[in-house]
Amino acid sequence: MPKVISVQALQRLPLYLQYLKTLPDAANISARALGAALGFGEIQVRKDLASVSDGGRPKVGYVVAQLRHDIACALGYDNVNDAVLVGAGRLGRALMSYEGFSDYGLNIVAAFDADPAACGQDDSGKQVFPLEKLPDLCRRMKIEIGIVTVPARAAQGVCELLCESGIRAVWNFAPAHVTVPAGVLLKNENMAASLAVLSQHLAAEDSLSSDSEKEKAT
Amino acid sequence: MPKVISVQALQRLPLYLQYLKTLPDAANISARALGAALGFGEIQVRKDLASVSDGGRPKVGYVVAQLRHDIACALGYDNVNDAVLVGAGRLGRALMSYEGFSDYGLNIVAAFDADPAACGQDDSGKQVFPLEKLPDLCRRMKIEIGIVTVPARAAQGVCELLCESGIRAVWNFAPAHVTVPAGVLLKNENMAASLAVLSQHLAAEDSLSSDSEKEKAT
DNA sequence: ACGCAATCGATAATGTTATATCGATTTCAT
DNA sequence: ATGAAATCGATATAACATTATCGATTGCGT
Repeated sequence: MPKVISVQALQRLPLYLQYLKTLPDAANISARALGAALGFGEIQVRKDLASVSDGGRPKVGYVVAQLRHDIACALGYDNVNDAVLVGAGRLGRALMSYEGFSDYGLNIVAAFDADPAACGQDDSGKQVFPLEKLPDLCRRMKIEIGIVTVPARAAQGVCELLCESGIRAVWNFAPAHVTVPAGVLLKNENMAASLAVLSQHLAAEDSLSSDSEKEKAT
Repeated sequence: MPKVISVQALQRLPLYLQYLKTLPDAANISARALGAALGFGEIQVRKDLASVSDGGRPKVGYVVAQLRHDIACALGYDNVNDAVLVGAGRLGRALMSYEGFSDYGLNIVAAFDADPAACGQDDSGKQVFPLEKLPDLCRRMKIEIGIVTVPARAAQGVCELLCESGIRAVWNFAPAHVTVPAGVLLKNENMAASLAVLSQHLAAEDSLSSDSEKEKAT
């Protein structure tokens, strides 16, 4: 049953999972209740869940434990993905020391930086290596994910280096547009885009007196 | 001409702006060229630009300087938005010291943390205050944006505190689902959702031999 | 001048995502 | 047992976003 999961649904699944983790294993939950907790419609919830799970029971709902398992599997959280991080600046180090990634099957095995002064052992206990060592390490360890937290001007070069080193997915935090070869997935963590939504909301609200606003989330 | 800007378009606008900044003021650019640089179709570019600018000229394209101005205005980058940040952990401090926000009209005026040990002056030069001082400062300075970088369990409480203090937009980095009153915009910076896309891509590619992959970006 | 090529804008067609409707199934109370 | 309430899943409709088509405008070379 490898059903199609729409891109939008895919991004909601982690939210369901997050919420389900706060519930006891043995519990059941209805699509309505789940939706209410997260601010989604119940039909949407059913559709999303239908694409990863083989269904709930009428009058009872879904089994929490089962659902958690199904979502985690669909998202690939069950098999750990090793990753490297490039750019041991503030953001890079913040990500390196973030414990929560292991919940999502992500394991940052090492970091790299062009600046020798940034190399050595990080507070998090992880090693920061000179950039030159990246290709070799990636190939030897068969790393598939590269996290980019370098300044904008260095981003494209780093991406290319990663791709040449066998990376298959790039998670780009640099405020720059980068291109990757076909076959490599590029996910921009686009703070500017998020800010745009915030900023525009405030600007718009200033002009017109918006009457009914619903809870809006992403 | 306050035209409607679709949510999707809104999130692409910062990318255009980012790219336009690398171009000389006096230059012109066609929708085709702009699209090619960012990986979008030319028609989409025209539509996006049409919603913020009053048009380019045939055979010439758009005037770079004008376009930058129009996009910045549409996004509200022209009038600085003051913000406070709650949670001076690693991620919080990384954001505090990120210089680039000023390009987007965002100015983090102060940070707050429940832990007294975290208070005082940060490396970035900004002050970290005890959480109790938040409501007063927000009200006095008429702060409209709250950035939440606290652990998941504290997120909801902090959101409520912010909303009670007159905040009108919450930018939530905590890996937790939070709710806000109607009228307040909530934007979740959802790393788990991004990771889901990455992770699923890798898992999917492992099973089926995906033939033609196009560049995919967000 | 004149025609050609580039480019835009508007409208139409397509695709994707969200919501609504409805019948079927299961539990629980009587 | 039997009926009522809750809940699911499937199908249909509607909203939204992207891509295609086409005619109109402008600048440039001849």
